[in-house]
Amino acid sequence: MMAETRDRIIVATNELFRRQGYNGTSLSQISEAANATIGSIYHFFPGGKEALGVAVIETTGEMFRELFESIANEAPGPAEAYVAFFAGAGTVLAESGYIDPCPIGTIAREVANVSEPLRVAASNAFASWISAATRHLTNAGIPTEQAEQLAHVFVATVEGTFVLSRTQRSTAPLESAGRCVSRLVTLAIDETQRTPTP
Amino acid sequence: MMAETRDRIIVATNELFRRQGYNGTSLSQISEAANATIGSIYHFFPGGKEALGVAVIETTGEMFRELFESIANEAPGPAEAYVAFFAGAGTVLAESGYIDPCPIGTIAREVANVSEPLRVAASNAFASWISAATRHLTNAGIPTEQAEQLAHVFVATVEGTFVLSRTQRSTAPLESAGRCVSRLVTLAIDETQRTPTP
DNA sequence: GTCTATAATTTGATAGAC
DNA sequence: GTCTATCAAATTATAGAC
Repeated sequence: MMAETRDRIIVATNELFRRQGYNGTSLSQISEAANATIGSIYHFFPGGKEALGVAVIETTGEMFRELFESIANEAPGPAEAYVAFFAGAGTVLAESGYIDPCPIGTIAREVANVSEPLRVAASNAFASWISAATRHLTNAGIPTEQAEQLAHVFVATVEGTFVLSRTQRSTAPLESAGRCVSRLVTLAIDETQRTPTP
Repeated sequence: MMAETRDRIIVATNELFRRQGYNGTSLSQISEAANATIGSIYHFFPGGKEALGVAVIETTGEMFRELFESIANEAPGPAEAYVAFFAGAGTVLAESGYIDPCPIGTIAREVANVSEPLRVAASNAFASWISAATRHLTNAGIPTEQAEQLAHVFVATVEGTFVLSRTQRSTAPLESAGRCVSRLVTLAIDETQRTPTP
């Protein structure tokens, strides 16, 4: 069965934004890729391109948060989760021909000083990832403040390795990042166990 | 004395790209901001917007590499260099009203699958930063392979924290990154000293 | 909900006088 | 080297029939 029009529009837009960015993608391209007329796009997104961008950011943000949580649940230990996450990203990146795995960071950099609705949507998406990672790390026994720090670095490193790996057409940065973030988590857990809460 | 026209064009374009991205910036805007006619732009950059983008990436890439090297030279120790670098970036970011400190990552994400000249220019810029950081870390005694890994993570974290800090309008991610990268460097040096080369 | 037609503007780029 | 004028094409967005 054919997907609902609204979903087709969001999926097609997501992929085009990942390939060409926000300003590099036109509504006519979206219309063609989604097999929906421009009239349909404005029917579902009366706010036009900007509202469509917000919807893409929100759905992608949720998707990545769920992906992280599912990987974290399946990993044998807290530190291993991060190796697995970056390894998975590397596979996806290479298989897709080095298309950006995530449209959020690209849109954010393009419009953070131009469109407040898009900036806020991106900020909320990042915040939800940071919360999920912080929760994961505090559950592993790491004190809140340090867990938040590591969560920030994790999310930043994800976005950073996406640019770097994609630009250099190499998964090496992703693998390095997996190892390093994992090492930081292990270190934090070790420290916690050596100095238990009074 | 008024700066040379070519320089004015590059400087103005750099700032516009940092604020609005590559595709979000038009030649007419550049013309106005640089106080140069469109004819002048095409006189200095016969390759048009794409050639101008390559020039912006190359000059910015060099500038950041020199900045890193100067901070690394002045820092009291290898690990401190990274804290200082991220702290400096935080100050610049906040003072500029959270304009992107670096146009390279934004352009790269927008066009990595669309313009090969721009992708290659960005890749070269990142590679020069990675080389500089690797040199810095091997000089501190860290084995080459591990130094390269850390250099990858450093550059990725720089680009990643730029997106995150800018989107969230907070310097917290930059500070966390400075501490974490610094910790990784300290750890690597300690390990090296515990297990000296045979 | 979907379609076609179109408005109003802007885009990157070129030509040729000065 | 710089200027004005201009090109063809594409852009977001809207209107109104179906």
